[in-house]
Amino acid sequence: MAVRQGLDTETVLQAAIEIADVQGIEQVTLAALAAKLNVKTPSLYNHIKGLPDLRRLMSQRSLQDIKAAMVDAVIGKSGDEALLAAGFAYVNFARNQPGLYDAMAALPDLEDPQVKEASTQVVMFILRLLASYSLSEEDALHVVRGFRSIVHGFSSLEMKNGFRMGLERNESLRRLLTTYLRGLSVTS
Amino acid sequence: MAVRQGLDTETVLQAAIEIADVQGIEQVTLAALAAKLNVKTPSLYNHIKGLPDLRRLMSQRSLQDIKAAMVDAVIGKSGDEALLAAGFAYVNFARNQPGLYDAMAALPDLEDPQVKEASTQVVMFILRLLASYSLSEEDALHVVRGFRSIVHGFSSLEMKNGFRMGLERNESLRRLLTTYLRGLSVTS
DNA sequence: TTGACTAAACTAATGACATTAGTTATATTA
DNA sequence: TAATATAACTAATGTCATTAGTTTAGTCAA
Repeated sequence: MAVRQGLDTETVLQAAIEIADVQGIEQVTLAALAAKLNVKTPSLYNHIKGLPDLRRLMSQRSLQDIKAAMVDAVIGKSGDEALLAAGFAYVNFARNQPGLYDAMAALPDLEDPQVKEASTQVVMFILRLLASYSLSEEDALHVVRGFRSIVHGFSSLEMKNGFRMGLERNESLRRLLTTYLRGLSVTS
Repeated sequence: MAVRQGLDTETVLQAAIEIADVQGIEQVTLAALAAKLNVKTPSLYNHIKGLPDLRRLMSQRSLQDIKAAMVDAVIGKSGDEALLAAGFAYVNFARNQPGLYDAMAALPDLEDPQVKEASTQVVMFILRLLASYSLSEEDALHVVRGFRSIVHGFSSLEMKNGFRMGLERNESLRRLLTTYLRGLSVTS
């Protein structure tokens, strides 16, 4: 025993994400994580500072991956088409990695500098999608808040079984996003 | 010692809500709750089945209170004005009772019949607000999903310090809701 | 090759917490 | 006033996170 498992922070993080996605975020305990990695719980402290630190790492990774998914989705697209694609990419990320997404959403506060930075990256990405709309800086920031509220709210409700009617979910999302975009295009 | 405290389920629930709103949902432990009520932890089991049961009760109450707040907000209003008022009432509820709101949002699943019923009440309320729009049943259900996504997403992000730019938040919400409603009103 | 060092694993211990079983004591009510 | 129901209790167990201190496996320089 006491065989070196060759762990590092990234491996621990990956295992935590896997537990979160398969069993749910509340099952991400150091005990479960250690068992999965064939190690005793205290050994994890060589790679992470503790459970709060692990959750912080998960939040940060979640934001980075969501941004990457959106960046990929908008390749070759612009305007409404790009925003629609980004919105779907966001929601599909939450669908594919519910535990990791939850880790981001469940973070009590976004005080940590690195998490804050990852969050800022998401905001700046959306701002760039809005560049072609010729909005004032203030207007654009309100729209970013709107867009994020929409995709996060939809993801969150869908994930928690909040949509119980037998209604096509992608159609709901498509309508939500296009309705909002249509509202933006009308010079009230 | 062993003085009767006159506890009942409602009193326990109220105390839990108070802890949640003041200290955060993660501080709602049976230990903290018992201390607040001048009782030992096991005594709580005379009134609630356990921690999961308490959380279920909190979710249910949260949904009921949100609906009540929206019902109150739309008195004497109809159409867009009513939806806007209901949206603000929803978000203001989350602002005033962040812990209770979190209890609802943090519930892993909405399987419980009573929670489900409370959730259905919210959906049916919004459907009634949409009655004057002459939408098909299917269209109306998509709009309900949209509306809920918007207000929940906004509440959730705001609560988690997700909006960090120095931008008026009520203005963001007002624009989000009115933009969506404007999009609805345009016969694409 | 060996010796020293670094770091990754370990054991042991503590403290917070939820939960259950079984007991005591206080109201209520017949 | 006696009997019953029940709200509180104590005691015990098990899970978990965390810290301190120890052992041991790789690494690297002499």
